[in-house]
Amino acid sequence: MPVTIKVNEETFTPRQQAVLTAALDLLVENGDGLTMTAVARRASCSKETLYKWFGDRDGLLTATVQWQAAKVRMPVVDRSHLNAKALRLSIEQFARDLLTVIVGEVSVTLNRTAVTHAAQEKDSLGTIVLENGPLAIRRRLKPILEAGRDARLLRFDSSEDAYRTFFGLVVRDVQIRLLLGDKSLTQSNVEANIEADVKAATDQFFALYGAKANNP
Amino acid sequence: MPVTIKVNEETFTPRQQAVLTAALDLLVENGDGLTMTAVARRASCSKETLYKWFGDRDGLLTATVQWQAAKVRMPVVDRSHLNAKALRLSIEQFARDLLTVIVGEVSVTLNRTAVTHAAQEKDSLGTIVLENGPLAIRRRLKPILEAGRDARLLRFDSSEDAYRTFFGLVVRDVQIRLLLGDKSLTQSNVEANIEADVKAATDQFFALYGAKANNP
DNA sequence: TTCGAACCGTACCGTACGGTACGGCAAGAC
DNA sequence: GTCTTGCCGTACCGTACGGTACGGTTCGAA
Repeated sequence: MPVTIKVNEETFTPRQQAVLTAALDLLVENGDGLTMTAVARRASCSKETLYKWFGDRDGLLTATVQWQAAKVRMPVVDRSHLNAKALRLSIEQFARDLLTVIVGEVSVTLNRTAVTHAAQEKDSLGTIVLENGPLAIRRRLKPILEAGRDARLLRFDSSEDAYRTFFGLVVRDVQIRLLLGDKSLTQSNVEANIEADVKAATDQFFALYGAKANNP
Repeated sequence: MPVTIKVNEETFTPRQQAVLTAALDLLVENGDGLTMTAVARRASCSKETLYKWFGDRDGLLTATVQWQAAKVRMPVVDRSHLNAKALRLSIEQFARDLLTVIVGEVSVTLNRTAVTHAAQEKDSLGTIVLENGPLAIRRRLKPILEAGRDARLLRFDSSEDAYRTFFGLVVRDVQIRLLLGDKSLTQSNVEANIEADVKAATDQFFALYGAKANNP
């Protein structure tokens, strides 16, 4: 029996994962030109097998996106010693993770695929990407924010609003510009600025929500 | 000679605009299922005419996006009496315009189309959308911000950074969620919150960049 | 009235691609 | 050995759609 890796209630054999990797590679390099024939050739498998394993093209696409999206894992932040410095480092880490993921080529491809998919009354891919991208960050960040508030280090009424402001401060217009293929945003260009952007966003977030901020 | 309307160096006859309207309508209702046959049928014209006027499918798509995107016109803000209140109203107005545009069904469709297009090494649509969306706002907002700084009402080093922070504070995660087809964001739901979001974003922007803000 | 331009409607072609069928082969069961 | 299972490779089918061709109609100009 082959070793399987559990991914979101779905298991894939190594052979199947090789197929998914091939599909993802094709997706990344070739844009959305993902044809069943191309995947079969790249993965050295037959189309019949593809249909047997994944049902149809949409199933293969969904499996690929889901499998890849679930691989994005945020480091868990230590909640025990929550002093000001630790909180700030945690927030910074979240900003760094969020930016790093969003800027990555794979993420851009997945988001583009999901957006394209959503343009056809199919929101399944969008849900998956949303769930494993922004919402995953949110689920992990919110408790930190609330712990910060409990410790009188942060001030806000709604942790939801605080999270969304955080998202805006970090992401700004970078994601939409990447999705739209803005040529003035090269990969290396953006990556080089991540640290500075992370620091700026964190500073701004604390300026708005830090306990000493002068907003009510 | 028919009346023509000048749009970004391109002129379209009323008949051509009717065709573009049909194409846009199809785009909005039918997702990206924009076929030449469907446009021809909807606009009651022949495919031959479509190809004669727009060259190929991509030309029609480009013309449609460009024509519609150029219709987004931001109200010009009065720069003469720049006191604190006027500045705040201007910023609020920009936030309102930006949010209103981004939330609109047409904008979502256009952005999705451009993203899909960008997934195929074609960045022309992306450039158009970018140029007429965020960048148009930026071109108009930056002078206001700099005037505000000259009047000692705002503080910032880089107006570019200030603009991008503004964008983030206003848009947050709304656009990407709409593009991904997040069902928990209904049109009416978002529109109902625009005013509150505008106010919150403006407050936060002034908290960060207002002259009395305690950031360096 | 005749001519030509523009355009509609429709039929048509070629191709790309999703999906299916089938022959062959390797590996394990027995 | 033989049988079964699972898979590869390839050939094949049907259809949707981009793009072209062409006959017919309207309309303005001379």
